[in-house]
Amino acid sequence: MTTTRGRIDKRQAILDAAFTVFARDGYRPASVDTVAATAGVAKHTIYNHFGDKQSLFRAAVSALADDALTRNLAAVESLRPDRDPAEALTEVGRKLAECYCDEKSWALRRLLHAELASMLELQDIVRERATDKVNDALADRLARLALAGHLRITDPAVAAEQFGALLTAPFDARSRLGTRKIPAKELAEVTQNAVQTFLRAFGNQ
Amino acid sequence: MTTTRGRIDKRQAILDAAFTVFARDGYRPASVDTVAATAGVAKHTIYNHFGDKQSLFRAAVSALADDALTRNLAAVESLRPDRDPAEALTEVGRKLAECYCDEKSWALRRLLHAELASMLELQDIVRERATDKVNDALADRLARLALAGHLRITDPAVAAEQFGALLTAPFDARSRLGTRKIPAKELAEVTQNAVQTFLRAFGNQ
DNA sequence: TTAGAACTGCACCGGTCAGTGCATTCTACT
DNA sequence: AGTAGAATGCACTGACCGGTGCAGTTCTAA
Repeated sequence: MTTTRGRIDKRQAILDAAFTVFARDGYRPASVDTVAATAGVAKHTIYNHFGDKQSLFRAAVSALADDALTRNLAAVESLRPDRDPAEALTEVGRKLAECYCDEKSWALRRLLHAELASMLELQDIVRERATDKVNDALADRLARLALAGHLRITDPAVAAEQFGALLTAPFDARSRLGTRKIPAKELAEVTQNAVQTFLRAFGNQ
Repeated sequence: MTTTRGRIDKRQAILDAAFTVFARDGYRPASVDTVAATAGVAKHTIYNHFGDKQSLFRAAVSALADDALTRNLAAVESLRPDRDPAEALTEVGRKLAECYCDEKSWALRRLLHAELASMLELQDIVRERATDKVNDALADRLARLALAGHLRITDPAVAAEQFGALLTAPFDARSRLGTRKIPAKELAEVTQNAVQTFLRAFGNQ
């Protein structure tokens, strides 16, 4: 059907394999040969598609970041301003926590951390394409909650930032940067604590 | 005087150079030759002192972590329970922020993030030797503030974790993992926001 | 002054890896 | 059937780097 069917399949297979291998071994130690073997593809094919190792890395990371963005946005946008704020925040907190603690999300953040020196633009790309958008979306929702009389918020952007902080920082600390998987019970506990503190600070009674 | 004077000097010079080079280039790309050149030392001397590249890395990171620990502890222990809580928290927040946003602190966290896969024990070492101790110390101080009637806290450990979260997570986001230096004004703003929210949640009136 | 330890400079080995060249095979479209 | 573009397999180069060996030098302690 599609004239480039085979090509696209290969391209996707390469991207998947690339992220897997880079995430497991790190950028430098990961060899293009390994990526090729994992993708079931000749090394030449990789160079045909992506030019060199760095471009391959960029493409793989960008793809994952886009993926993460859509999942995070979906989580935030499930926050309905007409519901009970405690319940609503707990649910969105739980969903965001799930996104944040996903295996691939950890890997993505690790890679960005590790390689930011060598590819500074990548930082900016991912941040403005994912992190900032999620924060903005969350700020919007919180503003609507405030407008509905459920929250006392002066600056929605700050509130969003802090809600995120109360969620993510404890996960960073407790999961040892993603190497220890957080048990469901602890995950719920952190989320609970975050929502509780957030509502004590910004709730309406 | 000291019989090993020259040795100790070399050792320290090597550790300093090692951290500098590792922080700049990353563990893998950094070559032992570069470290030797930066330290003004023969490559052999490095191998005499540290055995191999990995041990050198571990030693350099551990040294920095110890350093960071003492500075963080000093910041926390300046929190006096007899003062006005808003003022006291702002000051300790400012000091902690300064520690956290120090150039070397960013580099240390980057290296830990990047190399955690290859050296898992390092994670645990640094975390239990620094992060956890700082959190415990902060929890202690917050408990005393609560006891003095200045805070309404049920679990001091959670409160400490969340105070840290409100500080560090915004810095992570805003400084792009340490590549952009945060202007003093913004630094004060984040600290202010953190203290304000913390007190809205846990303050006594 | 002397013995011994630490340090230096240099050359070398072995291994890894990004990227290329080439001849061949496969696949899709006409 | 035929052709062009994509994919393959393989061999190869050029570079880098961790680690070692060795011969010579400097420093220190007695």
